[in-house]
Amino acid sequence: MGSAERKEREKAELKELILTASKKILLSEGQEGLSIRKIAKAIEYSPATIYLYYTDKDAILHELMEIGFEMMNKYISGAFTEADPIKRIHETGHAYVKFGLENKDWYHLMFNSDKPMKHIEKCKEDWDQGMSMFQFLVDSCSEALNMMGGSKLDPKILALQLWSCVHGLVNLAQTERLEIVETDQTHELISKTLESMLISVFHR
Amino acid sequence: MGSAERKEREKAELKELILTASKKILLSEGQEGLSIRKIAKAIEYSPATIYLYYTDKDAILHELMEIGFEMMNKYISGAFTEADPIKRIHETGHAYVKFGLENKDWYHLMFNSDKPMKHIEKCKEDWDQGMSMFQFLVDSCSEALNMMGGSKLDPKILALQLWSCVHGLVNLAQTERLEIVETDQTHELISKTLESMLISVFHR
DNA sequence: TGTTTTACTAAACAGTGTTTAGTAAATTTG
DNA sequence: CAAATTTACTAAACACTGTTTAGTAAAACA
Repeated sequence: MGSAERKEREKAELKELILTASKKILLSEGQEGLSIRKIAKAIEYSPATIYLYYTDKDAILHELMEIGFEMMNKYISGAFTEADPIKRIHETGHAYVKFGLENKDWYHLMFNSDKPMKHIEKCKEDWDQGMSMFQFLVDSCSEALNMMGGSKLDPKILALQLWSCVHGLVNLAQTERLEIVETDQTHELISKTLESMLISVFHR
Repeated sequence: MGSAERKEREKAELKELILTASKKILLSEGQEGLSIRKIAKAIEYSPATIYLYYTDKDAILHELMEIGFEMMNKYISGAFTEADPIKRIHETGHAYVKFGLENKDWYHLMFNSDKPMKHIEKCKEDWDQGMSMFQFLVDSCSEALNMMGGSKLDPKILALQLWSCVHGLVNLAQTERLEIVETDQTHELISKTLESMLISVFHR
């Protein structure tokens, strides 16, 4: 009778084992190196077994994406407590970029790949971590606009403007496009551009 | 004697044939659907033959990238003649985004993929079309800053700020991330954000 | 003990990029 | 013109990829 619960626990354990193995491979070999067969070898099961625990490779990537959002939260959470909305946006932006540069493969999973997105018909429900992060930015923008007074700017559009900029910067850096702007100056370029962006929006 | 030239011409013709076939497949089936075997079938040669004309698949992708830049030029060239630098930047931005949205696979090849980049050790020499496009933006920014007078902003940084924003927007749109900001409003969001960006930088 | 369910896997399918060895035809040479 | 050589090409294989199917042991239940 009680064995049913044990079974379920074991099943959850193997599912977790698959995930931690995937995580390890993603870290050591990147998204390109993450294959079902490699995961299978790492956990010492056959490739087919993985399909008894995850419907797809995409399903695994989707779980990794969620882990990625938790990782990102650790970078950004420091900004949550900042009272001044503009300073808060500053901190968030820098943390966002830092995360993107230090966790290329995770960033890709979260913001570039449409693979784990294909896994999302429900879209909004399943990208809720990303959505609430964006909402946090919208709220901060709203606060900042109120503070600056009398602005007819849409906080949503402003948030999207900021997001696009940092997203673009991270992508350009990751694909080495910033090298053509100025060689070996990626970090410098990013912080300067981010600063320029925030000044042109908030005038300080 | 003269047959040597004919031979060379035929060799160039087949090389061109491979490229046009690749182009067709990229258009109809996207980057995912573009495989060596499919190209071979399209031109009615064996897969191995392709490697007598291109060292790599990456080499083909690189050629397609260059075609992409020529396509993009047609979108942007309209802005070249605009005398007012700010208006010119406006037009360029809109054309850039339009190209990105209408030519997803090409855009990806040009600005996201590091595959044809791997093919570039010389980097700067081989991405020269992209580089001169960026230089055009830098020059326009420089002009605009001079016109506005007494700005201590770096035109290079300003250009990068604008590029990041449009690049980010195109990517977010292509990966359906804008759907989470507002459903079925992608185009509207983009033009509003682009406009907001330009206003916050040039105050009009 | 016998039956049923569960957990797992070997092997295959349909792809991918790429390399190697071998062949048939065109060209050059004696 | 015939023989030797070069050129142009390909079949087949290698090492991968994600995924499915059919079949097998072992565990659980009756």
